[in-house]
Amino acid sequence: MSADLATIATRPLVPPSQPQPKMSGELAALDPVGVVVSFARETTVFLEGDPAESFYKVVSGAVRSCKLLADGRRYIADFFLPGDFVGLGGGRHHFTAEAVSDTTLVRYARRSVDRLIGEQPRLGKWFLAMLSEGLCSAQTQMLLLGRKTAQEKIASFLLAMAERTGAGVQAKLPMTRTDIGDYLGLTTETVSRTFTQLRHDGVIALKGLNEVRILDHETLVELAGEG
Amino acid sequence: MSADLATIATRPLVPPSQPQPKMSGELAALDPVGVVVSFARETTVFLEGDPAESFYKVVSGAVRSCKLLADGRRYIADFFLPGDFVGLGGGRHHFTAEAVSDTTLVRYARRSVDRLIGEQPRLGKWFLAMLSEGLCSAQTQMLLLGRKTAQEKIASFLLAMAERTGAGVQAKLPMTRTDIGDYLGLTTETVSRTFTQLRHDGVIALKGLNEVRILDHETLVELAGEG
DNA sequence: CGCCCATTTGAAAATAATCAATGGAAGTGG
DNA sequence: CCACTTCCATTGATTATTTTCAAATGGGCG
Repeated sequence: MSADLATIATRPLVPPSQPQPKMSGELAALDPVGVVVSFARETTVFLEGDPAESFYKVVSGAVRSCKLLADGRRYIADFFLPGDFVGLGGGRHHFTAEAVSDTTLVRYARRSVDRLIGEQPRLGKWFLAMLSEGLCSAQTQMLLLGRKTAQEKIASFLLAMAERTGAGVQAKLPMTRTDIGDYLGLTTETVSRTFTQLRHDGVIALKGLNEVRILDHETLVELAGEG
Repeated sequence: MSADLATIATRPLVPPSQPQPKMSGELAALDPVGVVVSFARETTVFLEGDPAESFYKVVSGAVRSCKLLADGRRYIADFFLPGDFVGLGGGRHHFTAEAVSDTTLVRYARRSVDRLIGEQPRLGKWFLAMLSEGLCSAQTQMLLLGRKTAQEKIASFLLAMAERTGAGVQAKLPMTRTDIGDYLGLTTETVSRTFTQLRHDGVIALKGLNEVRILDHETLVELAGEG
């Protein structure tokens, strides 16, 4: 039963355009141990410090991973969209994962997967590749956080989201402005102001609150400042 | 020949106090494929984009990994001290690695190690653990970059360096103030000013430019703001 | 229709960056 | 051995970006 659902679940209706390690063969092996689970908006998938007994693949919706400081300041390490994996990495979870919107996930029990890795070395390599990719994007994000201006951060974010959710020309933003701020190391107000400015400059257009059309891709790339 | 040197090299004179995955058995298997190499201060170990044909272990000295923006702004993703591994992660290197001071490393050819992983599954797990740990510290650093004040950044940095280089009571700083700034997302001036302030407050004392004694550990932990 | 919540906008304040100059230690060469 | 050079760190004054505090707008939903 769960096997059937999981098999369906690993072929998301919205294919991720984010570059990923090729996963055809290796991932098929994961299907039989996956279980579909659902989380309502703003609920917790797992907590920082929990033993990492499972990891998850996003089927629909979105998940954020976050860390808190003592006084409540929050940092969002990443957003996970359909096709992305959350909670890889062993031992204990080193961040809290929460559903940004109503979300469906496939849960994989680590114990079962560890056994599979023993049988299929390629699956182990796939894990290495996934972690390696995560490390790479973490470092790109650190460069952004440490050295980019507010405008450069927003431009980079919009370009990345457009790449992941809208074929590069349109970005869906399932998260709030506060979430975006916590992801980019800015306040809600600064996020909002920067959006407004880009809109006035004719670089982007808002379609409602949660969708952005990129009108001038070239300028946005320049503003992102990566050279 | 190279095997002997590598065997010596993997038992650094200064043992790292940084928490690491237990490495006794797995790492012994690496020794025979390691070659000792040296780099002068401020020279390049490998460049961002280079095919990742090797990774390295620091024997003595220090290495920094960095990324650049188009206009020259720099971000240092990490410092690597004796006992640390640089350049794990497959495909291509996603950052440039440079020697902070005169440095001795052990180079491991990835091809040889891939073969070893095939024979010894535990080595594969060790790789996963190392990458997972790297991801965890990257996320901690992102929280610091995105949400901490200059003083909190410096306090956190000094505590971490003291843990790694001086049993928690004393921190050796082989890098320049500019390096520290590029690591914490600050300017040289702000780093210097914050050091001065902590010194005036009696929290730390400088022994020369490259060594810091922690006088009031408790206060420094509070200033680091992790709760 | 009206409430609620997120977003937007505005004004003031603060943190850190920038610009500029001085100080000091290490290393070089006479 | 000393003077000179160079590089790095420190200090000061000013500027600017972003945050903070506060209020208003607006969209979605019951």
